[in-house]
Amino acid sequence: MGRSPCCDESGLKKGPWTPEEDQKLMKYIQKNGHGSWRALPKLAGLNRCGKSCRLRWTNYLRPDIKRGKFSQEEEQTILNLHSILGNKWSAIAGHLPGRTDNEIKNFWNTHLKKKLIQMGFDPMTHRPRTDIFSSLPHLLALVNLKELLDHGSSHQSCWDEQALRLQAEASQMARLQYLQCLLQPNNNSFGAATPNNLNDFIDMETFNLLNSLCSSQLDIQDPTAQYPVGDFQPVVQDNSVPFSHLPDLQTYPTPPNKDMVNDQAPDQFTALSQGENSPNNPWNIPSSSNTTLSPTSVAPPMTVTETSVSNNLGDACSTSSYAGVATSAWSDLLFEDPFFQ
DNA sequence: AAACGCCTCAACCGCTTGTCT
DNA sequence: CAGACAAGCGGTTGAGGCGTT
Repeated sequence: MGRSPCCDESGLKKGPWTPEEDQKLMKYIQKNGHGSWRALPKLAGLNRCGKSCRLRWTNYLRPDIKRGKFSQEEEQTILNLHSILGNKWSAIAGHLPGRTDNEIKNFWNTHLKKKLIQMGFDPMTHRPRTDIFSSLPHLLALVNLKELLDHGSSHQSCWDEQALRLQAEASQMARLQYLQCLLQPNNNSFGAATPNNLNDFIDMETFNLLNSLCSSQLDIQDPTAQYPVGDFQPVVQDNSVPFSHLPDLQTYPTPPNKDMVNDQAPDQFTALSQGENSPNNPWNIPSSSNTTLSPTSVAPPMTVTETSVSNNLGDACSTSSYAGVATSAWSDLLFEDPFFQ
């Protein structure tokens, strides 16, 4: 495959666009369409390469571009889609009308990625990190605690608050680690939903997504749940969602997987094309006519039942509702947890 | 007020993919 | 089938804005 000549041909302007250049480009495209990007600069009277013109148009001048801050719903959609698609910015942008891939990529790199890291999640896998750096926030909290102790009893209320926070975090960390252990592909205690013995039904990507979703769910705390790790007790926060209020697992189909083929899992992809709030689209992923899901492999809808999930998660998730909590779990983690504001 | 550091995001770079000859 | 070209895509860069010292 040959490579297109780069824009570094001598004489062509680079760098920020001037309002005059913008005007020229807009007028030309509105009148003639962009046609061949390579030919466009000459025809439009611009001393730029075609690539630069295309980028300026698609990322900035296009009339349907939405400007301003990302809404909470958009953030949530990006997180959900990123857990499925990874760094496929254009595919993600296809589900966010008016947003460009570049904008989403920047937003991810400057905001969402940092948030996940801060929370101890691997931004690429959306799973809790197990390396030493993931413990850093907690180590820092311990340092703060020691400082408080050093300051003596005049900071008693502050100390109490800090201790409660640490207890809550420790409890959550323990449960995260426990569930992650259960979800390890080689751990048979989660027999019903590992790729090893479900590989006829579910591919690795779907497994990772489920893993991510299940980890997320841990922040929604069930006051009645019994946790198997030590003496840690769940600390119910004001923003916790009672499990009884969550939808039943059976009402939710398999999370959408980019490798699924329409005719193998029609409901999921009908849902994507129907858009948010569709009864078939519980993940609330906005629709797009631009994004195509590549039919490279086939993964029929997974048949994880409430029973199989609750049996295998055992006490860690003592009630039902598994996949359906994905979006609410993320929003709780990212937008309501005072630790990460 | 100046210097500094951090953050954001528009723009670029280079690779990949798709299409045409 | 191979090569050339066009367009798309994701990673990276750097100018400018902003807050802090």
